Amino acid sequence: MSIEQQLTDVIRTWSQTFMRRSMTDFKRFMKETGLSFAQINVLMRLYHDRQCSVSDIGRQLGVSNAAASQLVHGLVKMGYVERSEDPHDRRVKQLSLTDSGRDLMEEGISARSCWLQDLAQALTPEQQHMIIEALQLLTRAAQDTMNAET
Amino acid sequence: MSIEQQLTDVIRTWSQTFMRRSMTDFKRFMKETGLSFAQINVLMRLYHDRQCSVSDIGRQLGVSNAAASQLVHGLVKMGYVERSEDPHDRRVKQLSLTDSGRDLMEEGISARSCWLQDLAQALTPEQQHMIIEALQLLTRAAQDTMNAET
DNA sequence: CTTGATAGTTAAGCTGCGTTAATTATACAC
DNA sequence: GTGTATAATTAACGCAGCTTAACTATCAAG
Repeated sequence: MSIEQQLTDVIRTWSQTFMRRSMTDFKRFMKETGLSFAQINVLMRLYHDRQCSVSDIGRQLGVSNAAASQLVHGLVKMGYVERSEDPHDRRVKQLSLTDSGRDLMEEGISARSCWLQDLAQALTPEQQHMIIEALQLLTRAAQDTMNAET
Repeated sequence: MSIEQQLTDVIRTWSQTFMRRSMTDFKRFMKETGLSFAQINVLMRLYHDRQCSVSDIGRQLGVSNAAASQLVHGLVKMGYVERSEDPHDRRVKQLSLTDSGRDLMEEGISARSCWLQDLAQALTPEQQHMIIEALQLLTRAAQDTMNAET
């Protein structure tokens, strides 16, 4: 087996382990907040990108603008998202998280990383350093290849 | 920032990058096969575990047995899953993938790891070795802590 | 053999998300 | 200014998946 093959296998295996574990916590978060998968997806996107338009949301989720608009509507009603006019183009609505929305996401993130803390403590400092370096490398490479494609 | 904190952050960042990229391919796979997220989830579970009962499916997905049964029913009708009686307890139906179901999953997996191949090739062999070792370590530790909890 | 628990299925109904089509407001080219 | 394209919204409707409740078959304990 080539080393490239070996690497992709290892990445896949880790991802499956990670996701399997994360799914449980994610489900619980959904139950607790009453939010759907799609809604959390939108909030996460806004949490990372600070601002984007309704069409951006639709594009990222791979759904129509109408669907994105409805999704956003719900989140605005719940007080997690706010709309404001884009000064450069008054047709587009800039979306952003409210304080309440940001708090919610941070809560969700920390809830889902509890088990990662446990995981970290099961490793020696040397192992942790190595893994940090490895994942930074991997993340950077992934971002580069993604940017290269566009 | 503590090293544990640093490690969990790095893991989160990588996961986000990975998922963001995988989402696109996953969406395409769903469109192509006409399968839903839940259905693929069931198939994946069966792909890895070879066999399980209807209740197992429900438990893993966090839904009622009725819902799991309906989900399975659809997959059986499509020819991806087959039911057989458990010889030890005739109440339970052992589920397993058909050849066609197995082929489908393998196809999906290789489609989703194309970009990982590109990613691998952007790294030097030394880097790849390091990452392989790191992820193996991480995966093993995660599986250990998960088993310890139960 | 009876009783109670468990596995799975089916039916009926609800909800949420998606779609298309129509509508409004704005931008931009000519 | 007129005409066309784009951003967002809304309405109407369909579909998938979930739930509860009722039912069947099987197991296991007494």
